[in-house]
Order: sequence, then structure tokens, then C-alpha cells
Amino acid sequence: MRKINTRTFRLATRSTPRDVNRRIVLNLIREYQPISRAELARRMKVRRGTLTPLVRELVESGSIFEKGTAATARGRRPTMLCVRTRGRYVIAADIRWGKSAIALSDVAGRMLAHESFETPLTPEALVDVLGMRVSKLLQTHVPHGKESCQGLGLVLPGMVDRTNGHLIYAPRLGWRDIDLRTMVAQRVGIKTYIESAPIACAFARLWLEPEATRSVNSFAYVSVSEGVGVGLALNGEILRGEHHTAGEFGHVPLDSSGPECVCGRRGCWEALVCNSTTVERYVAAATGSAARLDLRVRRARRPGAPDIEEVVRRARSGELAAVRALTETAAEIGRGLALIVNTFNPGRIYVGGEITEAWELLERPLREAMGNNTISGNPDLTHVVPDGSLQHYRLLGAVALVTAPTYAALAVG
Amino acid sequence: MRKINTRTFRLATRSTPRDVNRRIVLNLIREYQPISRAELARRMKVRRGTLTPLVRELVESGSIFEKGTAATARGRRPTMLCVRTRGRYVIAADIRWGKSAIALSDVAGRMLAHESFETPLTPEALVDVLGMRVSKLLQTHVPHGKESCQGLGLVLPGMVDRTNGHLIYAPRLGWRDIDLRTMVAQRVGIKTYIESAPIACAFARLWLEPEATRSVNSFAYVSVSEGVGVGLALNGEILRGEHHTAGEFGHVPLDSSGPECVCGRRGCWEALVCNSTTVERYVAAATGSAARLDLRVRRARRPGAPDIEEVVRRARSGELAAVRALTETAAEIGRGLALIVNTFNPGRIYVGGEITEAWELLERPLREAMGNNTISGNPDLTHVVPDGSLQHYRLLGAVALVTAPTYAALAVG
DNA sequence: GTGTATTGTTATTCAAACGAACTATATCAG
DNA sequence: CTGATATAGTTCGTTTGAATAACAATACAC
Repeated sequence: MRKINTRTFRLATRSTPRDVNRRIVLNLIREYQPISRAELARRMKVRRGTLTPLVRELVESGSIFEKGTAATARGRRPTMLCVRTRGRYVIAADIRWGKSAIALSDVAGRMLAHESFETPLTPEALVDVLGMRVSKLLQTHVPHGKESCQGLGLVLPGMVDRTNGHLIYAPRLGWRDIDLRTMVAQRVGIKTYIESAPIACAFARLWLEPEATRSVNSFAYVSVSEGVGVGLALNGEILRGEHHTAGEFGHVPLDSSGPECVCGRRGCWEALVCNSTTVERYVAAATGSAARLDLRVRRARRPGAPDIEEVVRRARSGELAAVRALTETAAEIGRGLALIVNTFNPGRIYVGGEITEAWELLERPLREAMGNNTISGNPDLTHVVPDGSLQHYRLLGAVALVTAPTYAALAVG
Repeated sequence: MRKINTRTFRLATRSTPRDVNRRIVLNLIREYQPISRAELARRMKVRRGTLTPLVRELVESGSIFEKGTAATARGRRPTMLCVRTRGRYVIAADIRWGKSAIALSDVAGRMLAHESFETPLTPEALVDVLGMRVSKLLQTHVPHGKESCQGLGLVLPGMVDRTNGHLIYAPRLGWRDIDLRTMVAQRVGIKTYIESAPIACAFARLWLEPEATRSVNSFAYVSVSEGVGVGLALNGEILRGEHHTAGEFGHVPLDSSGPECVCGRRGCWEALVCNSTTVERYVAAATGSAARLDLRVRRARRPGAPDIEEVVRRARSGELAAVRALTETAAEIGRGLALIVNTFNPGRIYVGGEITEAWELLERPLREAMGNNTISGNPDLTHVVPDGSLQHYRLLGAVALVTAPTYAALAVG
């Protein structure tokens, strides 16, 4: 039940029904392809005659195509319809501190080429590198170059203002208030979309994975890596907040005597669960340091200390100190997830990040901590799903940024 | 940008445009009444001819009526249109531990009669009392009785499942899993709506106060009383969560060494800011107890201790101990609001409850604590608005529960 | 080949926005 | 008092598009 906004309402015109229904047909074809007109008519509970002009328009606009016929027990064979992806490319870029990635994908999110590079130190240098790499990617893989490229999705490790395409602040890169969308769009010459990493991951799940909203109206995507980010999807929409800061669960203080955080305060959730803290826990446990850890996050990595992937490997091979570090982190993750459950109460939570590779070790302490800190006390009400390939979802999110507007519901009312 | 749900989508039919536009017209009339057809046409950017049939339907269905003509500089005088409230009543009931209230209102939320009563100890007894009082209210004030009553809104101090009308759990009343909507509807014989108190308050602001969403897309309603509840409104919709527990910021642990909470844990936001804690703070300060308060919430009220209204009065008259108690509570409220800003990032936060009567004392420490705990560090980005009359908004919310469906946007797409 | 089931198209009807012309009613200038 | 002008509201023909039914196309069973 939505209240009509008396300033921004949208009147229905005489072409509104067709526009609305065309979008619905496109979404159904995407989800159930290959699918015939007759099957669509059954799913939509309309006569087949209603579909003929709708499908014709989608075919003529190039959104879908007829892909031969299928066999049936008897009667005329149905013509199957599919979403068209050939010749419709998207460039996806995932910018991070240290290493960045760029990929060529089709509109459905199938990656066709992928390369990574050192992240430049300034936005201007980044724009240059992107300009060069994008044109090379298009030249080598795409016949018609820019024309068949639908857009460029740019995912950034920081806060983004989606309305004007500005990067508000990226702490690790040290970049602040930069009109990156315009800069990149001008240099590359392709329509550019820009978003923060956790929101992009939620975008990828929402728009390119039908599973995400199958049995559930809302979900959260929690990425646990160098920092902690949360993307929230509610009723098919991504929550951004009035000032683009929604989902900042990472800096909720969970333990006033906890380790110091980049934000200057103590015991933020991020400081309790980020990779460097997990590594510190491992080092402390392995070297038999004092029982009470004095964790100071973000310090230069200890010389000789393993990275998070190595800690995960050692834990999976049974090394006790590593297992202990992971289970401690898992419990802290669970406490934070409880926070998300209490405040947004999503139906599902995806947890992404390097340590989820060892999910079999994390699951039990995580769920226990979650149960102890939620109102219901029942950790099984909310599905928690591990998602190891955070990099993949950031790139997929970049693709989703470009393709989502094609499938979005028409705003009416 | 909303993703179309491929299971629950709504096709547009040939009557959809009219249904959509009729709702828009109704909302515009409600907001700008009295208003002429010509003025509506200008606001909607359509010809006057489009409005004639829309307005005719609304008049014929009794939703609006023509209220004379207005003067203009020259030309034919416009016929003014108004939403019809005469002969359209709503019963509002606000159930709390201790005292409950019931009121007769028109559909616009103007209260016509109001009475309060001791809350019965069992749901069955409550249903009986409601049955008696409702029929008496209708007999004395409403000419045609039940027929001109549009519905009964029931606001409860606990978790409610809106889909089936069950009260899931009301901690203070000790009621659990009761099909209250059916029980009340059967006894009273009026269509019944049921909701939790914080959500009802957000409902009241969203549906019956045009100010709430004027310059802002989202807001939170925070009620600070015996407990703490938060209702969240986002793009014209109230957020409920997958299992009806969204907005439970009250039990986020803010201070692991804080006072014990009803939920069994320590240092929940609710335990830090609820009225009984503020009273404890006052008693400790006034009697010169130990510097470190050992607050134990929910204990039987100290013999001779003042209630919260008295503490507020004493603070406003300048008593230092009371002022100190209020400012301490204000700082804790600010910390919790920072949590809401970081995670939900609303454009505005309404704070309701007895202590907001002393807003001039609360504002400064509250904003300071808020600024210290938000990502942006700027407490002025989010409007914080005091709202003293919590009781009024709970009743108004009960009215809104009944009238909202009349004005809601048509679900399409 | 004939009967039947299934798919897809076409023509007709009905609902409603759109646009222009029309009526009604006011003020103002002379 | 009369005509010019401005504004409000209605009516009617046009266009768009869903709803319905009839029809053509194509398969299989016998």
C-alpha cells in the first residue's frame, strides 16, 4: 500500500496499459525463456490475442527474438521467445584499493572477457586507464565497437550519490567529492552508471539472479572484506537513503571496548569482523599472545603475517589457531547480522567475502550469535546464504546497473 | 526503479488508466481542498475535459462533494471540490498496559468523542469492553450507527502480523499469538484493522499529515515511552519486514555494561532511554546516590518516586537533578537516532513521548550525541522533530489504518 | 484423409485518454 | 446596456489499446 506523492505523481495515459504490460511480458520472457506466446498468455491469465501485439513490439524493438519451435504432444508447435543478448554488450568495472578489474559482458551478465590492473592513485589517472582499456576491449571483442555497447557500470569502494553520479567519499582511496560519472562518460564516450560496491552486489542479486526474490520480499547483501558494506533490497527496490548513506551497519558500535576502527571510534562492527582483524586474531592465537587481544585495525600488515586467504586455507586444513580466529570472527558477524534482522528484518541475507570460503566452520558460531541477539531468538527465520565470489558479484552488479532500467516496472500513480 | 515480481505482478487492463488517475485526483483534492476542476487540470497538466468524468465518478461514489463556488478576478466562477467526511466515521482504539483509549473520529482524523478506560487483563475481557463501548459511542454520536462507520482501527503495544491480523506478542500485557482482529470484528460487527503502536504513529504521519512527506522521501517515527518503538516510512510505504519485526531498534545493544533490559540482555537502547530509566536517573541524582548508577529497569516503581511527567515538570521549572536526568537520556536517544541515520538514513525523524515536552532541554545534547555517532558527523542533515502528543498520534494512526486504503496508489506492474 | 488439439492472428467491441469546439458565467471598458 | 474578454466546465469526435471471439495454421492419432 503506497501513498501517492502529490508532487511527483505520474498520470496514466492511454498508452500506459501497453507500456506496463510490455514490461511484464519482457520480464516473464527473461525469467522463463524459452517460452511461447501461448504459455505467456496462460501465465498472465489473458487471451492469446492480447499478446500478439505486445510480443510484436518487443521483437521489432530488438529486445527479444523468435528461437525456433518446440515439440508438443499434439497441435501446432509453439514459437519460442528469448531475450536477445547477441550484439548487446556492457562494460563492467570494479574499482578497489590496490587491484581493479574490468570486464566485457553481455546484457544478461555472461562475462566474455576479463582483465585486472593496478588501481591508479588519482581519479584522473583512473579515467585514463579506463579509457584505454575500454577501447581495447571493444576493438578486440566487439564487431561494431561502441554502438553495440549498452553502457558502462562503474563500481566503487565508497559512498556514491546516484542522482548526480558523484563519488562522495572513498576512504581507502582517499578520493572525495569527484564527478566521476561525467569524467568517465566523457573520456570513454559510453553512457556510464556508478554505484557503491555493497549496493552493486545487491543490485546483481536483485536484477540478474531470479533466485534472490523467489520466496522472499526483501534481502540484504553483506560484504565482509577489508571493510563491511550492506546493500538492502526491499520489495524489489534498493534502499539508498535520503543522503546516500543507508546500509552503513559497518560503523554501528557493538563493543565499546573493542578494537579501534578507521572511523576513529571503537568497536564498530567493521572493526570486529574485517579481514585484517581476523588475521590479527590468527596471529595472536598462533603466537600465544595475551588472552585479551589488543587489536589495532588498519595498521601496516605485520611482517610475515599471512593474508586472509592463507588463514582460511590453514583453518580448512585444520590448524587450530586459524579455526579459532575464524569462529571468533563468525560470532561477531552473527551479532551484526542480528542487528540487520532486528531493524530491517529481511527474508534472506547473503554474506560475501574471502572468509565465506570456510563456511562450514563459520556457520554454527554465526547462527548461534545471531539467535542470541535477535528479538525472535530464532536464527532460522532468516536464511543466511554464503557467497564466496564477491569479485564476481561486484562485476555482475556493474552489469546490472546498466541493464536494470530496461526491465524496471513503469512508474505509475 | 522497482523490479517487477514475476509471480505477483499486476497486469494493466483497459480500466487501469482511469483507476490510477481517479486515485490521483482524490489525493490532490484531499491535499489542496477546496479546489476547482480547472485548478486540478493545471496541476495535473491535462485538459479540463479529462477531469470531467473523473470528478463525476468521485462525486457519484460519495467520496467528494461540490462546495459552492469561489471568487475569481474575472470569468466564470469555479465550483470547489472537497473530500466528504460527513457521515463517514471511524472508531479508533489505542490499547496500552494500564490505560487504554477509544475515540470516534471522522475519516480525516478529526476526533469527535474520546474516552479512556482501564485496560482489561485478558484479550477476551478487552473484546467485551470494546464491544460495549463501541456500540455506546455509535448510539450517542452517530445517526445511522454501524452503517456510517467505515471501520475500527486497533493499535496495540506489541508485534502484529498484518496479513492475518494476529497479535504476535505484547510483552507488557503478556499476550501471545491471539487472533485479535477476528475476535474484535466478530464482537463489534465492524471491519477491523490492527497494527503495532510505532507503525501506527508512522501511519498517522504518512497518511493524515501532508507535511510528513513534503520535502522528504522517507522518515522514521520514534516513540520513547515505557518502551522504544520505531516505525519506518520509505517512498510512501511503511516498512514491516519479512516477519513483522522491522524497526526493532529498541533492542540494539548500545552499551554492554548498561542497565538490564526486559529482553534479558544488557544495555539495549530501550533500557537506556525509556521513561523508567529517566526516572531512575532523576532519583539517583536527587538523592545523591553513587556516581555510577546501577539502573535496574522495570522494577516496581520506587515508593514515592515521581512519574515521568513530574520529572519533566521539575526539569522545566529548573530543578538541576531533573535537568541532568533528561539531558543524559537525551544523549542516549541521540546515540540511537544516529543508528537509524546510519542504517536507514531517513530525511526526517519524529520523536514522540512524554519527555519531548521538554524539547528545549533535550535538543542540544541529543543533536551532539547524534553528530558524534553518524557517518557524516553532521547532525543537521536529518531533521529531528519533537512530537509531544504520542497518545494523539496513536489514535490518529488507528484512523489512518482504516482510511489509508481509500487513498493508496493502485498497484500496477 | 479426417478429427481434434494447440498455437498464433485478425477483426470487432468496449473503455478511456486526448483534443477541439462549445456552453456558461463572470468582469471590464465604453 | 452592450460587446469584448477571460475563465470554468461539458460534449463530442479521434485515437489507443484491452477483451473477446472467430479464424487460420499446424501438429498428431486413427
